[in-house]
Amino acid sequence: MKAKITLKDIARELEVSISTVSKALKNSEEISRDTKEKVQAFAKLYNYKPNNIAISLKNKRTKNIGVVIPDIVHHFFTTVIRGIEKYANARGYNVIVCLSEESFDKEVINMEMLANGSIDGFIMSLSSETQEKGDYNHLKEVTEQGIPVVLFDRITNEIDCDKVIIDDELGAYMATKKFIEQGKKNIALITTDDYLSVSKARTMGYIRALEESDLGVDERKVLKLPSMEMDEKSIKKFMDSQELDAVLCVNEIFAVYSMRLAQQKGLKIPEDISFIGFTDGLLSKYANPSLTVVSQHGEKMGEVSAKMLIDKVESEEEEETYQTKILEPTLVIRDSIFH
Amino acid sequence: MKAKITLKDIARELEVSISTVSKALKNSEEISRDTKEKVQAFAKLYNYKPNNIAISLKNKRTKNIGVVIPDIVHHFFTTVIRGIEKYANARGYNVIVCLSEESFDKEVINMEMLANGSIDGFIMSLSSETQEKGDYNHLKEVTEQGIPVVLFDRITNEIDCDKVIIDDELGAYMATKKFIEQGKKNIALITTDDYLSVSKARTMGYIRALEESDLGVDERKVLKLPSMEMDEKSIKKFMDSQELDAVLCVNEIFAVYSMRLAQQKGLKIPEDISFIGFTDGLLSKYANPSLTVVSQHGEKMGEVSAKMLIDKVESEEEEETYQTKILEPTLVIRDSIFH
DNA sequence: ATGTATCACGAAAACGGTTTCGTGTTAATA
DNA sequence: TATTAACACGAAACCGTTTTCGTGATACAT
Repeated sequence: MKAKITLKDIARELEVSISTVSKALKNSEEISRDTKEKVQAFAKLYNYKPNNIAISLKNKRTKNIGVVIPDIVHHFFTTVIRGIEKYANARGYNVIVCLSEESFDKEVINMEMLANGSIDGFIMSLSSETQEKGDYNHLKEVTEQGIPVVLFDRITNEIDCDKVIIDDELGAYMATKKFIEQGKKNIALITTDDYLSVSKARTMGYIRALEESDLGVDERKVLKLPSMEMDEKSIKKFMDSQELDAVLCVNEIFAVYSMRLAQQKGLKIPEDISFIGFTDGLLSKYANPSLTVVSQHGEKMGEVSAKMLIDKVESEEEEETYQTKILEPTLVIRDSIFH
Repeated sequence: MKAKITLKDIARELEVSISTVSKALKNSEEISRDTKEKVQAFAKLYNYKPNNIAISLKNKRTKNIGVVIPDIVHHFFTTVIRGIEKYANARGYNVIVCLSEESFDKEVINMEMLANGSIDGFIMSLSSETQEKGDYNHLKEVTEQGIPVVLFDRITNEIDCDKVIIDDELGAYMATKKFIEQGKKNIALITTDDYLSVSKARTMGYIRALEESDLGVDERKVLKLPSMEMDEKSIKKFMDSQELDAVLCVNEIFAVYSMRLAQQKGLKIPEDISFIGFTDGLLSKYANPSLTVVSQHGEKMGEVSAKMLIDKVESEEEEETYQTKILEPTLVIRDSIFH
């Protein structure tokens, strides 16, 4: 086991000072060609690599970014992480992932763990419990300390920071309008309670599209589940209780599950009933029939978030100007609606 | 913006030494009750939290663990990360996630980035390119430096370290045997080239089950794709070229896709043809029909890996004994085979 | 009064780097 | 020959902790 070599080791071995070694490795003008070559050769031979922790302590920069998200098993968050990771890595940053599991307490603990020097900034999406409580003091604390934060997807207006979202209202509007154009009359929405910022926006888009048409909104056609968790019973009950010819779902799982319920009733998709979901995951692609979705461009979102965060981290200025980037959703047409 | 407060700040403010503050906050016996109370009150008031980086430098422990995996969008890896994160978090560790994207070079770069003090140990699954090349020098370097490594799922015997796998051979054996028991005669296998350790083991299990029966192995019934990437054309060609009544797939995507192909040909599942896949993801659960799978227990795998790693990191002893934990796969029966 | 514990605290080194500033040596200039 | 500038390097501070060791003050026993 050959332990890591330090500047001190090189200095001792070569009988020069630590400062000389440090400068020589940085190709400083101050050091003679001779010494530099000697030091560099020695360093290469023993595979010297500077200790990241020491550098972090000195620079007060860790080159780590903290990502706090509710869940990682959901396809959307996974793609966001991938976007963040790719971009951050390209700029020399590492990504520390923490899961809040939709819990307020875990979110707070995770942030506190990271906020004490472990990271240069946060990228996060709020847990449902946090959005439900409306308590954002942990975010305030962090931003007040001067740690940059980028909020994506599940955001709040109570915190001044950079934000990245897709236009959820528009996405739902587009989807609903599509149904209407295709002659659907009884268009349902399966979503969650309004405390989730995204669900609220999507519900608004759905309502706007219906109000613009002759159809109007029928409250019985809207199912609001308490959370993003699967709730087979409620969906089944909802689907059985009325005649529908189109269903917009706030995620792909709800959509695929309700498609199956429709199929079990002998309905044909998309002739008798059409479906659109949110999130362009594997499920949508390989469902039978394949599911038309509003794509949230998770990877792009991650990339944009990471760029905003790192730019802020590396900017010298203390300007406190924050922006909200709104990405355009796109409809990915598949076999669950008419082409 | 109130910046973080340090020991030095407290010491200056209270006109004591830094050492006194440090000890007082740790409730040291050395410090008088009076002073301790004063210091602790002040620290609480100004929300003092020790700087993680400084502590890491001192202790030579970061409380970070590095996870290097080929991909994060695959459900299996996602669940493993979740298992790691949950366990690690409970023991006060953070998880730094790096994606190799199946690339050898990225794997090497990621490991080098982290190996210079950023983490206390690695948990990783090899990229396909690495397994194909058979070049494990980056792993050797790391282990020689005394950094603990736990390899999971995609492992190699060339490196001495702790390992966690499921018994892939057994999983494939169980699945194939199930087909045989249900009277299937023409059992196909859709897998990848043998350089992937898991694929090789699964192929062996498939072969063993067939050889134990009267059926025997027919090489034309085995499709070896170059990678885990979806290759619709090859699968379609394979499925069209022969009469099959059962298909075992090395992942759930291949399985769901080939199920669809069968359905398009008018075959009934499971009567005419049955399917079993590996990986118990959303896709399997919500496919139509739902897919029977060999569950790899990703979350458990992550948990076990994290436990092994952290135990090793925190153990004082220098004992160089490594173990390989083999988890039992289980068959999750769903509608793609007879119940 | 002297010696010795005990107490309460501070100085300083250490972790592994970076960086500023000072200094001895050499060479060029007046 | 004396002065000065350039060169090449080292000392030391610093980042924020922890921890060992030393020490002055008080209290106690002799």
